[in-house]
Amino acid sequence: MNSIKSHKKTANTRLAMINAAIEIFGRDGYHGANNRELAKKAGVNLALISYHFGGKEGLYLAVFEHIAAQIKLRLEPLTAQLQLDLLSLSNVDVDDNNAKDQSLKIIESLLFAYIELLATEQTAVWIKLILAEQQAPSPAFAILYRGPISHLLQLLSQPVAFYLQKNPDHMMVKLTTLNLIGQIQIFRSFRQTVLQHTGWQDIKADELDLIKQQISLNVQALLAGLSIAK
Amino acid sequence: MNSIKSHKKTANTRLAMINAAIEIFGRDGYHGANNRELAKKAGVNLALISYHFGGKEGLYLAVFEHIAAQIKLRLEPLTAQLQLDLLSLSNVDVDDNNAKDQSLKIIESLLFAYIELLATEQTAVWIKLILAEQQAPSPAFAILYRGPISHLLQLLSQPVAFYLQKNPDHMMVKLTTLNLIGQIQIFRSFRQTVLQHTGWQDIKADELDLIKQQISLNVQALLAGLSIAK
DNA sequence: AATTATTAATCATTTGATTAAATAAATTGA
DNA sequence: TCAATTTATTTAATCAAATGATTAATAATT
Repeated sequence: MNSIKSHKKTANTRLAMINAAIEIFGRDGYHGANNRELAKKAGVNLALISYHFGGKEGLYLAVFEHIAAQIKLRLEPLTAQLQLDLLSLSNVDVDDNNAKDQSLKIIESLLFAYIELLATEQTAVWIKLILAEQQAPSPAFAILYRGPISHLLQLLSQPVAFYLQKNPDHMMVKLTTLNLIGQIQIFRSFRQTVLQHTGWQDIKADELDLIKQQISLNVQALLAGLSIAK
Repeated sequence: MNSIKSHKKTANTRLAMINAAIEIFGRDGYHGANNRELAKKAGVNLALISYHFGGKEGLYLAVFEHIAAQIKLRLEPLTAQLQLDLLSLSNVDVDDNNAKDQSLKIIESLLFAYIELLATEQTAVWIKLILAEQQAPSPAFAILYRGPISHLLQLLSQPVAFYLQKNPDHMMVKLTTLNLIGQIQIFRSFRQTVLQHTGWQDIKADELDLIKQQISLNVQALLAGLSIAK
């Protein structure tokens, strides 16, 4: 597999296989998926799974490499901008109310981006794969964590730390960052419960607006309260 | 299966199989588990899976019946008490600060109970099974939802609604309730990420105390902020 | 011509389920 | 009470289908 020399069409074949694999691994899980259905959906021969990826497991890992790269690509423009915003923040007096407002805006931007990421039809399958790895980590988890996950956490920790006037390494900052993500993540990880409890049929544009609205209120209330509390 | 007449040992055998199944389904997922290992772990013959439960799927459903019953049993004392507290709340003036404090206490009690539920070694496996159902609901999900899940949501909605001076059916109440649960649920559903981000080795007593402490602060800050905002 | 990619056919295991026989427990009748 | 009988439970052996992987032949690309 992964030979140095390759034909022109090879990349296409591999991509077709990875896309099929995302769909089927996402739907059925690693064990529930089988190579024949995988190959059929990709429109290629069964033996190509072993030929290109060394087997089912290799294909599974390739899927996570692909997803990590895609998420990075998708978040890059936003995170580049926010890095700049954060830089300008660090030179500002912490008691400046304007600066607090700005850090709040950065937090909101990141959380809204995460909401969008959770919601898109395409990424919905990614999140399923990621959730599976969170419960039973395989070597694929490292690919994810060293990629987009730690990136998002690091980025979000900074404005939270600034707002709470603490070091990003402070446990309170870390926990609060996780709590913020949790408020959103619940809509994917407890998807079925959310649908039942709200009476929604699906989580589409209208529902996302409601969620964003609520999250916006929550973030302001939570951080304002926390920064007063201690 | 499930014959009307049964011998004395039958209940023990079934329970041994269910307990083994919880462990193995939780670890490997429905598809990843296989009947031979299941039977071996339970210390019974392979054919008993079909005999007692009609097959692998029947055993899987029986697992969820068992879990739902266990969670109910475990939360019953607390919820009975809180129902009473809620009843006394409903007769009180909403502007009474004491009443607000009390509703906050009820919320905290429920969330702390949920944290404990997430944390126990035994229940950890249950949550894994529940999470799997959230992603790809099978008939087992209905067993869960009609049982402990909707119960917890209904119960938690009431003090939240009281505090926010809204109807429990109001979407803001529903979303806030879910957000509160999400803040906690993240510690299980993103378990591996939490461990990496915090540097924890495991989530045990010490870590649970930190989480509770933070959640306590969050709930106060969040609800106070929200009830002022609107 | 040589290398790389793809295919059809096949192999060896695994797996869920079934069957028929054996064992254990409950029930019956004296 | 206690053997005889019925019923329920458990076991070992086996089946048929599914599955991941491999092989040898063919096609495409360089």
